[in-house]
Amino acid sequence: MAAKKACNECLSTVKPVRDALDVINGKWKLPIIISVTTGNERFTDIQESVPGITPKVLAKELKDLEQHRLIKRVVVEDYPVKILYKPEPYADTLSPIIYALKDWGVNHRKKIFEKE
Amino acid sequence: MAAKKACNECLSTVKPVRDALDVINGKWKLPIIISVTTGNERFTDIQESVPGITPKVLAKELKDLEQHRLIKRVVVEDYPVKILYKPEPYADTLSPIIYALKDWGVNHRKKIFEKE
DNA sequence: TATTTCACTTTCCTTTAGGAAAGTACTATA
DNA sequence: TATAGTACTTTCCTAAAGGAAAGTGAAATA
Repeated sequence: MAAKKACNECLSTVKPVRDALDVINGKWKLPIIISVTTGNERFTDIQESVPGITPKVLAKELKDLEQHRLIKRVVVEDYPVKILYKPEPYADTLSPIIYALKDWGVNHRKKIFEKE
Repeated sequence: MAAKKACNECLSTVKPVRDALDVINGKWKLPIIISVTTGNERFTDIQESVPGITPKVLAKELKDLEQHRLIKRVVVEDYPVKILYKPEPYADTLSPIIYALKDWGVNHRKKIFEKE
């Protein structure tokens, strides 16, 4: 029954991890959230702050993040109209994930450069 | 200069997060690592513990994880030959990420079911 | 009047991920 | 001898991700 015990223990972690990955999966979602939560509000600013992203991809990812209630698109009725992207409070709940990934990434890069 | 300040602050997080994502990106890598670190060692056991994975995908992901020194493939010269997958010590460094994702996933599921 | 900025969209294309189903080579067991 | 298990591989396919380049429409600025 060792296998079954491992299997249950494993599933209780695998399932929620997959739920999380379904939301933040991909190359761009977390970088965009980081950009927006550090104060970038305008489309062009976000685009410039996330190296390599194209406007097509950014537009699509912003829509996804809006649907998941992680950011909101705010239309400011000035002349000219301004569009701002703001983090929703729910985006803050991602910070443990972001910082865990950041720390690991910093260390990983060190490890790679040491070895080679 | 507010934009530039935000941009630098943002980049110092975005870059390492992307380094981390380059390693653990995708639907399957973390679930497989979870399975192996909770004690599943055999190909078939891992396959059964990760719902929905096909042997083709598992074989490919195991190779990737071996290359990144997160698991190792051990050939036991019995009759018949056994193949075991074991976590490398480096896999343990992923646990803050895994637990952050797990916690968030658990909460996210709660949130979804409350609302709907 | 011409150019620039903003926030995208559109088109076209390549790459990667992923899945279904069957097959394989070996060994063990009934 | 027949069946089952192990650890995959192979083939064929679809869908999603991603990228390059150009375009758009409105308004602001030179």
